[in-house]
Amino acid sequence: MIKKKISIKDIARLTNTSITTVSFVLNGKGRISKEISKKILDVAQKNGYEPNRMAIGLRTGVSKVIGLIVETIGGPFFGAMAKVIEEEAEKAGYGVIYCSTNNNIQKGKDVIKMLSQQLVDGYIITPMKGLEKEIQNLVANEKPVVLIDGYFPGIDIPHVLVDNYGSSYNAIEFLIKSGYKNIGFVTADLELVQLNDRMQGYKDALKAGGIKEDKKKIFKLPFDAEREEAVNAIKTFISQQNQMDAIFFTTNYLGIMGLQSINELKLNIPGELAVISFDDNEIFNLYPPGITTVRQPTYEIAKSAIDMLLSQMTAEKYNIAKIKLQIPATLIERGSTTTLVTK
Amino acid sequence: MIKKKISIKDIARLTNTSITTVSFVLNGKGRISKEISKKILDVAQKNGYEPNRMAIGLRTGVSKVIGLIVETIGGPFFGAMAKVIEEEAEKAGYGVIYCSTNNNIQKGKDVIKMLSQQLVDGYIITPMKGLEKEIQNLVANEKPVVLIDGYFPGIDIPHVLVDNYGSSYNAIEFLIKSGYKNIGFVTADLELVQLNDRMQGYKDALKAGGIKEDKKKIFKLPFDAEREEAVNAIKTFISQQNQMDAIFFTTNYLGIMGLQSINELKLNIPGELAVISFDDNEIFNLYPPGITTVRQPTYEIAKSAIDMLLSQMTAEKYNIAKIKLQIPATLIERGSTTTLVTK
DNA sequence: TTGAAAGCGCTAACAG
DNA sequence: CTGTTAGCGCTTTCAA
Repeated sequence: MIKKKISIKDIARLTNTSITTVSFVLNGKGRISKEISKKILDVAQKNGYEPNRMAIGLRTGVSKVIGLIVETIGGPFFGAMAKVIEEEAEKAGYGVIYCSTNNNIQKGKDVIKMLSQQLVDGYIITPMKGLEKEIQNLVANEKPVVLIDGYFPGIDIPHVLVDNYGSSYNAIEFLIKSGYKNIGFVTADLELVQLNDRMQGYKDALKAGGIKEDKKKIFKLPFDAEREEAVNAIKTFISQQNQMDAIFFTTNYLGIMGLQSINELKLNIPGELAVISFDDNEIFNLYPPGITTVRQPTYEIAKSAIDMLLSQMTAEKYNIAKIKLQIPATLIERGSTTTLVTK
Repeated sequence: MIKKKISIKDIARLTNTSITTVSFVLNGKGRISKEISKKILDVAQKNGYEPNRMAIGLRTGVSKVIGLIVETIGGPFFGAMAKVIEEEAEKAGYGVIYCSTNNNIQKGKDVIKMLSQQLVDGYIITPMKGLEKEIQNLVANEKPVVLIDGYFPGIDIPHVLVDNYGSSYNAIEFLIKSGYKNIGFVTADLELVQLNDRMQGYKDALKAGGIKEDKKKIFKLPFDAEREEAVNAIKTFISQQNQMDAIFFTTNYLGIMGLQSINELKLNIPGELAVISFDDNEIFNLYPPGITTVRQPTYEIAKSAIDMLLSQMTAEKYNIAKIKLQIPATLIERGSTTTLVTK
């Protein structure tokens, strides 16, 4: 039962009409008589007609597809986003295709190139340093773009992300209020605004709390470190501190490796070391005694991003209202940061 | 600096040649003189020429894109797969686009429909009951398809997945050899061959170990249960057993909720209850005392799947050599299943 | 070695 | 209300 794909022309032939008529009926344009309409619809239905997106795309210049370029496919953060973006896009008649950059600039460029070959109408992109030019090109070509999870300082492209500065600030402030005074900071050695903002929040919160910043308490893990290597590096970092009583991890990923490090060092949480990690995760909920986290508003971010994109795509005029959208995070308090009574 | 997309025709005009010539040069077909070639290449380069995939697709009937339809985007299992599939596909000149079904039949149908509208040349699909017809249709239309993570019993479509039966059998056998005798089994209430195969492995291993199967030790969690509801159900199940000494979870997802249940019941692992879960996961490595798991060979599965697909796509003739590929899993032994000396 | 021209499936102005 | 027709950008046959 090989159903050769049937075309609009075939339907026209089968129904003794013209392709225009068929096209109109199928698209509900022009006014075609009831009976002819019905005949055409019947034949189309019976033969399982499906429009050829390529042809439509070529003709109209729109593909009705949105490209979602993320750092890693997989991973709960983008997984959750993907779901809501997909749903919203579908409501508006758009499909979504994903591509991942794996934090590799070249891969990022390749992916943008591939998608820009008329495959997608709009983009949601996790930006990374090195892609500025490509992304600006997209915008210059009047392609709708929304950045998520990051942005390019000084470049006006619509973006939506968590309030990295504020939520880090709050997390550190919370630690200080709970009685912790020697707070370590572990981040990745990547040039990402998100991470810089988180660091600034940390520094400012310390200052506001009257604590002197100590460079030795800040550790930047090389991005390309192997798992084991990374864990060892974190262990070394922790061991070198003499009286660190709390530690803040700037990402999910780092937090998990941090837990392993702390575990291997046999340090008690929070007795010997309090812990907070950015990005909530199942593991932080489960791992005893529960790890306090900064939970990103994934739903809101995704929803805002797709909304901004869709409005860009449908608006007749350029009307980029909110260029910057920073959404606050929630601090999820768990057992890893109990208030210090000894003090 | 709006660069209007330049076409092959523009290049022809700019170089005083014909579109044929340009096309030939750009594709390295026909023999065009060195100088004209150079001129064309230069102009194309300078103007940032990019072929229009839609046009090529329309003309040639191939899109050079592979569709990957999975249950959930996000989640470590598919995340890892996606990465290797992407890499291999790229080597062969294919792009990859993802779509998720979220275990929803209608969504699955919609996604297949969307992709089948000439958007992709081949499919890698996580099958689910209810999609048999759509997928058979694809095959009937001579579209290359490879199923992963599952298959349709009785329907001959190439597929590759872990040896669900064998690896469950081994896991249970391992428990028995370690001295456990009352082994519970928690699975999801979904009609998936994977799960059925895992259950059969459990039953057969019990029988082989001389242990009588006990229906009351098998629990099927309703698929649509909310998180909390699910945890409670598992807690109830565990509490009702009088002397269960080990428990096997058939998925990652269940295993994690199982841990939470066990945690809330304050049962000691493995002292009061040994634990094994299907699908390895970071959390199982970290959660004390380490949870023994059946690790799926994600790399091999993904690699085989994309290889099978690519060979289907490039082969002149239908030459589906290995229709069924079942790859063994690895049992990762951790602290949750120490050998019982008391006994 | 190069060019003219047909046509992939579809939309949409323009005619009737 | 319905049909004719001209492309969208590209590949490819055939002819020059």
